[in-house]
Amino acid sequence: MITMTEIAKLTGVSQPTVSRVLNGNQAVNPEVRERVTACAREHGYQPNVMAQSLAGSRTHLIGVILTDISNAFFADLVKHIEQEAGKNGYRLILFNTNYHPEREQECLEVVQRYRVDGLVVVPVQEETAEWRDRVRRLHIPAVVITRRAKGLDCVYVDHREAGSQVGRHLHEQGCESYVFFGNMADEKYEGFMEAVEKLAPANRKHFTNIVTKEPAAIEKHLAKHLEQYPGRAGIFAYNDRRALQILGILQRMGIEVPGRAALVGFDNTYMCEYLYPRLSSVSQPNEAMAAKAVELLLHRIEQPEELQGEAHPMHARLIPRSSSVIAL
Amino acid sequence: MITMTEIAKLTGVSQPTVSRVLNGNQAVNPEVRERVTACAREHGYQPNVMAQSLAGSRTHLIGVILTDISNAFFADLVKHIEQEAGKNGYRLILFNTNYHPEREQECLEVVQRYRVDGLVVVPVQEETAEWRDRVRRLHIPAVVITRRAKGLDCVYVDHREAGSQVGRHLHEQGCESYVFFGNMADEKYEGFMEAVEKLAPANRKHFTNIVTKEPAAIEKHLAKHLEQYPGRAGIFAYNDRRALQILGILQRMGIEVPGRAALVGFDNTYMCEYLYPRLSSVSQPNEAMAAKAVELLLHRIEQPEELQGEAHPMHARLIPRSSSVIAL
DNA sequence: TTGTATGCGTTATCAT
DNA sequence: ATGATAACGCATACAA
Repeated sequence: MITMTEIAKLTGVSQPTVSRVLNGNQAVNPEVRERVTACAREHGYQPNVMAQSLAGSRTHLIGVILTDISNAFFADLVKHIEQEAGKNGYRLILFNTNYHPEREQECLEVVQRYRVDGLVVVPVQEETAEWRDRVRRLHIPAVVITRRAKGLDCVYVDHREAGSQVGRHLHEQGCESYVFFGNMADEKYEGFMEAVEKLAPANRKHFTNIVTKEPAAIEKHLAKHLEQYPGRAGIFAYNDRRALQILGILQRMGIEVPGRAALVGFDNTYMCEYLYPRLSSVSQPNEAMAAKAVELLLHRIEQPEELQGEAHPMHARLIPRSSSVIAL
Repeated sequence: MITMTEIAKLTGVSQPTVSRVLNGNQAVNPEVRERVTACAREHGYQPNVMAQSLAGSRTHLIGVILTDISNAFFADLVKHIEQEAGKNGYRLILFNTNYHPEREQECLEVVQRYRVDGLVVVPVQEETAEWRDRVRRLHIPAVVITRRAKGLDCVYVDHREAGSQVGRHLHEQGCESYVFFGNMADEKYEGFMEAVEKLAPANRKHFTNIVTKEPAAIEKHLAKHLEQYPGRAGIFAYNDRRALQILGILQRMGIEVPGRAALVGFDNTYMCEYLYPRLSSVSQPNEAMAAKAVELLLHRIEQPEELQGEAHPMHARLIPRSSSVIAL
């Protein structure tokens, strides 16, 4: 790969002059510019970013640290981040932690070594103060995406509000008992229950939480719940993947959806449209989140005032489909 | 971020000595080693990869150029590539072409600028000789993954053979007519038809190819096919995503699966297990492909003899499930 | 064992 | 308008 110095020799000028030409800088003699440009093009010159970074101090790299890139939701997020970053001349160096804190720690070191200009992270560890400090001590502009992290810039959807949308929806659809699949610490759950309790205080106790991912166990819990509560059941799963599994189990059990049980997923994956019945789901604004995250990051990169990070909650939107709406 | 030179000053030795210590090189005075190591740790020293690359000439970056990272299959592939590369100290710089040849071209330039040590590509353009030359002219070790590209190293699954597995399977399951969803240029199709024609020459004509992704059109074509051929129909879709869509349509049409129509997808996505009926699908050896690709790449990086690239076909495996097997 | 000197490919600051 | 020169952070060959 040809360098500026070599071009300089070939064209009989100095290397800085080549630099000026190639960067469109300053006023340079038109005929020199012509010669140099021609030579560069002829030899397919490409600047060495490593050298540029050393001299300049901007790598134009954004470190992206994810928990699981094989998760469709994150993969989609990355796609949009790559696009937004690319528009501004930034590239992604990608890491997958696989939910391992040690891996995450390693990644944090590696991005330092590459002197990335910024960082987009989906953290493994749920916001320990220690983790936040560690990130802050990197002195690299960073934005946490998909999760809250006080003191740091973060972009996420308001899960509580999303959960309450689902609660209201299922209540409106005449559900008299409720099932939540997922972790009770999840804000989705809180919003969900709040809404239900507010709208139907009488049904407050008609609730089952299922954590396991094991089909047989799920079936057992569901059977018990449905036996206990004869009215229509409203089921809310923390993501589409699990919702799909549940749908399969319900069908195998011969439970009518949405008649006997109404089902709502989360993430609004492409498959929602393809399933039968079509799966109601909560749509997260992936593209907007990615754009916001990159925007915040670039802003911090341009203006490195060490301000406190801000929270940037975004709104999710329930897409009702036939898995929860009888009319459809 | 502290540098070697600064550590040198702080510890009263020369920068090269610091370098030696930090790289575990040579024999260095134990007490000097101690002092330097301590100082480095205390200040959280991290080497500057940009500088290392400039001096050394290895960036430890692998450029990964994909057509669509939001595709679950590719996302999974990336996950494994990242893992394999990481084991060997290589990092990924990720690009998404979105199937745009111009974007791909840009990416090829950008990876040059970053002086990546190697390249893993899922090309947009189907193997024009021009494209192959362009890649070869980069003089960067490259491996094409998921597609064939003669003259270049490539890792892919033998789609023809995979298709024929599906053909045999559906024939064994008593299918008397066949539908292929996808492009007829696809080798999956060729293998599929070959197998069917060989096993049941009489049914050779009982075949429909459907290209459209539009639900209404799909339904129309399927209805026509099923009306025309009363025997059991064997349906093969080029990926699980489409298979899922088809399953939904069949269910809406009231077609019994696998009784009236047997369905087989491709990619063996997680959802296969979750659907009802469970979806038969062809499993591609993602992890093995990723490992092989990285292995080839690292080999080429270590031993830069400019040999002809080789094809590395791998075997897919049909996973029969209840969408195509009555017994299950 | 350790220090000096040099170079990697740029950018940037000087002169000229 | 252009050429010296230094500097970025590190590795490496050589000298001591």
